[in-house]
Order: sequence, then structure tokens, then C-alpha cells
Amino acid sequence: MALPSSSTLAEPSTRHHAYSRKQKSLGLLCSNFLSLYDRDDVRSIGLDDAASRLGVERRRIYDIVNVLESVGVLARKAKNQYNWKGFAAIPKALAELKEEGLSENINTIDGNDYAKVSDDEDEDDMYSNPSTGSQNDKPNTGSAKSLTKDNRREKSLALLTQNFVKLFVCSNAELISLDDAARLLLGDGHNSSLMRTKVRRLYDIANVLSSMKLIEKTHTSDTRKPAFRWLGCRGKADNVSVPNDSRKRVFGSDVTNISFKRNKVDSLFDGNSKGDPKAQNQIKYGNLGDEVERRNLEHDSRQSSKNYQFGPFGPTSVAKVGVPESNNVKRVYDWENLASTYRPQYQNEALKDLFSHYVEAWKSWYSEVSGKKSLQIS
DNA sequence: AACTCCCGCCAAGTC
DNA sequence: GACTTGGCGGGAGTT
Repeated sequence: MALPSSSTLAEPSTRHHAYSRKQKSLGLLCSNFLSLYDRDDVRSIGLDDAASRLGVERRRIYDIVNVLESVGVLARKAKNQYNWKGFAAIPKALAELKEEGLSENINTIDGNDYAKVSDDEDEDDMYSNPSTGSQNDKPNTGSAKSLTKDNRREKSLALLTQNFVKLFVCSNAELISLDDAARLLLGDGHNSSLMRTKVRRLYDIANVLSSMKLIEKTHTSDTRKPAFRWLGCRGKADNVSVPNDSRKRVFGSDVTNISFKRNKVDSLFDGNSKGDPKAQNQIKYGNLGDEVERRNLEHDSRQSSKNYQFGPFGPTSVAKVGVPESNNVKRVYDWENLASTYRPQYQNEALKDLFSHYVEAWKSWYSEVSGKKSLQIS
């Protein structure tokens, strides 16, 4: 409730500023979301609350929440309710994703086709033979219903996010081009419209992941094709970086996501015939690293913005319900403790190593961020 | 013109 | 049946 009524929604025309896409970006919205809820006293988050405080439609909250959940920052508690896990949960989630990705990979022994993606089960087979499938857990398995459900799940933003992240954590790839990612996540037999859709989603995901600084958008050095660089496990070792890439979209100085609609003409319906889904749950990461690395062999390290400000927004109207500003000061995580708590039982050295990388990376990331964080609504 | 990606329709799922 | 989730792709804003 408490949404501004039509009178306050200011037609674009009554305001001096034009519609700006950037003000409405998912990345910015995500940053807003994060700065709004990343505080000590937050336990659970209501979607309606988030939507109204951030001044956006609920639909957008789903987008954010789905990817945040995929990397462990949130956990769904109930309808409309999520638990805030925080950034501290990310290393663990990433480690799990990696483990999962690697073990999936083991099932697909052979493999030199790096771009191969296999769907969890062949849908067609399942339709014809529902009862023989080796169902794992779901209570209501075997029904056509669960099939469509799985089908839906296969295409979900959450799963796509996880697979996207796995691309990085399961390989050594530091940079993956948009094209490659789409291909990798889709498999070979893609039709162009399906591909386009996937790419749109990738943009969505990338925007929220980059607002968390898990990745950053760049492009390949050679082709200048759009690409994503993984930042999640970079330690302080990687000090520097480069001049800032000013072409990069910068979130962060805007205020809210509320209020300006682009004037949409009108929607017409078109009986779309969607391409048929050939989704996937499993990807081979094995050769990915090599392949991608080869491909990016010498990516320049044009890096961008060091100067990112985490959460400069002013969540709209409602503004910090009774939370004293002093609360904006972040907690200081006990990283050592965190590490030992979360350190999984890896028998595998590589994973163990990776894990400590995460911890290191997040330590420095966090201190950097919390140090300069300015939550003030300017 | 190509690239990005916001926006909201509407189907699937849940309560 | 109302409400919640979220796939999807048209088409507008950016580069």
C-alpha cells in the first residue's frame, strides 16, 4: 500500500527530466535493494515492502531476488518472504556451486565439446514414459505437471544465474564473452530467437551480479565483443587495475527507481510461437577454461571503475523506517571465523584452495566497500 | 544499425 | 478464484 497515487506520479511531462533508462536499471535497483537491506537488524524481507520502498513493481523484485538467492544472499522463507543471509553467505554458495558444477561435470566423461550443454532429462522421453524416470526427490513426480514445472524451472532466471556463475567458478576463465556464455548455457542447437531471449536474461543477471561486484562488464580485447569478467575470487593480489572505463554504465549516482515511465505506446499481442526449449541443467566446464582462455588469451586488462560506490541511493518515500543512520554502519565480519564455519570438507586441494581465495577476496572486498560506503541520500 | 535491457502481459503455481 | 511467481519477447533507449 502507500503507493503514491496517480497524482504524485508525475507525468513525465510535468517534470523537467526526461525518462532515463539508467534510473530504472536492474543494477541500480539491486544496489538500492542491497543498501536497503544490508544491515544488522534485517532478518526477513517482504517482497511487497521491498517493492514499495524501492518504488518499483513487484515484478522487478522477483528478478533481483531470484539472482540474489542463487548466490546465497537471500533464502526464500515463505510466500512473499525471504531471509536475508547477507554477503557473508556468498563464499559458501559459490563453493557449493563449484562443487556441484564439477560433479555434474564428472558424469559427462568424454568431452571435448566445450559448448555442450545437456538437459537434465530428455523431455520427450519423459513425456512418453513418465514413470520410469529416475526421479530424485520431488514429492509429486512423474506427472505431466511436474514436467512442466521442471521445464519452467529449467528456464528460470535462478538456474540460469547459477549456471552462469558455474561457468566462472568451475573453470579458470576470468573473462567470458556474452556470446560464449549464451552458447555455453544454451547448447548447440539453438535457434536465434531462443538465443536472443537467453541473452536478454544474461543481461539481467549480469546487471545484478555486477551491482554486487561479483562480475564486471567489459569486452574482449580482440573483438570488442561484450564480455563479463569474474571478480568474485580475485584477491588483493590483483591490486590494481586500470583506468576506468568510462563507457561503462555507472550506477550509483542516481536516486531511485521510482516514477518515470517511458511512454509506452500500446501493447499488442502477437500469437507468438516460442521456440521449443532445449534447456539444460548441466554443462561441461571441463574444457571451458582452456577454450575460453585460449580465446581470451590476451585480453587486455582494461578494467573499470574502482570507484564504485555501493549504495548511494535513496530508497524512495518510505526511507529507513525508524532506523537511525548510525545503523548504516556495517558490521565487521569475522572472516576467520566465517571461514572455519563454512569451510567444507573438501578432500580436494583445488577446492580448498579456491575456498580460501574466496575468503580472502571477500575480506578485502568487504573492507573496501564498507569503508567507503555512503548510504546517504544525497 | 546493433546492442542493451526495461516493461508488463499473461501463464503457471500456490494458497 | 484470487493472488503470487516469473518466463518471455516487444520495442524503446543507448552507443
